[in-house]
Amino acid sequence: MKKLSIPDLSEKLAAPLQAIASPQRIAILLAIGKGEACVCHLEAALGWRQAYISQHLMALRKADILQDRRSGRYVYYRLKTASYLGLILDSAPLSGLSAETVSAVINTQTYPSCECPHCTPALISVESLKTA
Amino acid sequence: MKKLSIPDLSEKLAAPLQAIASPQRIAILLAIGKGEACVCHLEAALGWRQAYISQHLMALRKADILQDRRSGRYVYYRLKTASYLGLILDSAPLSGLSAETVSAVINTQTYPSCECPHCTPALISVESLKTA
DNA sequence: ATAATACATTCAGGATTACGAATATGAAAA
DNA sequence: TTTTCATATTCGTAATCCTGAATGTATTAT
Repeated sequence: MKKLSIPDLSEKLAAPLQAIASPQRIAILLAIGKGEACVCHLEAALGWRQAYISQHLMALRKADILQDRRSGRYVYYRLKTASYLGLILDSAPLSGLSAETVSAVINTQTYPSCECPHCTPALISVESLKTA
Repeated sequence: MKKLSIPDLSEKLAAPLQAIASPQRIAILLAIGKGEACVCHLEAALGWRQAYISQHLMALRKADILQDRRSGRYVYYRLKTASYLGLILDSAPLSGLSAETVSAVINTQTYPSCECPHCTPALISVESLKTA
């Protein structure tokens, strides 16, 4: 086990940090949190256009941070590991924020303007009653 | 104390991460470590040109991560807080590295090719004997 | 004062990234 | 099958970042 040079090590270390070092991608990770979220949910939570969100989701998928799961016409995204959320929480004090302030906004709400089965489960219940 | 929106929070959270999310700046932080380092030391440790290093040092100063101290013709840099080193160590597992692998390279060596008083303290002793 | 040393800054180019607009795909509803 | 809805992708341009070259500044040596 040989010792790596600082530049070599730093090259590897930078990759995950670069992947999340953007307000947009951090926002997406917080909005997804420990659960799952579809794109329409993120639109409601973040107030951005759909195509814009998809572009950042694509980046996070390429960085192997998110995984997606299709269900009907919805696509649900989830973190492959919660470590990235932990890292964001750890970094909060560096921007003068408490970890609690940040964790308070992580994936808590459902959005009425989002009508996916996760946000308004009543809608599926009605549908599923018809087939039952 | 009102609750911030996710985009607002993320804007603040991204700043420190963006400041260090670069192989070059991480390398500099590791090379400085918990101690002090002059630019010539960093040249030896990283193998980069002086002007290049100074540019990144300038960025880290602007981001309020480093502070500098002049002593004679040398300028010594030091981290304003060790938190950034901690964050880098925390992020190590995300790039498949152990925290030990990283901490093993932090600010340990002195470089014979660097002749600043910190790296080769013998040189000052000789000089200071003349004035004593 | 002149030169040398350690470091900082500016400038310019190429490369990369951000982001809006437009369009494409894939699943389900009609 | 046509349409609609949720999401993905491509494209173009503007902005930003990287990095080398050149030069400037502060301090010590001669």
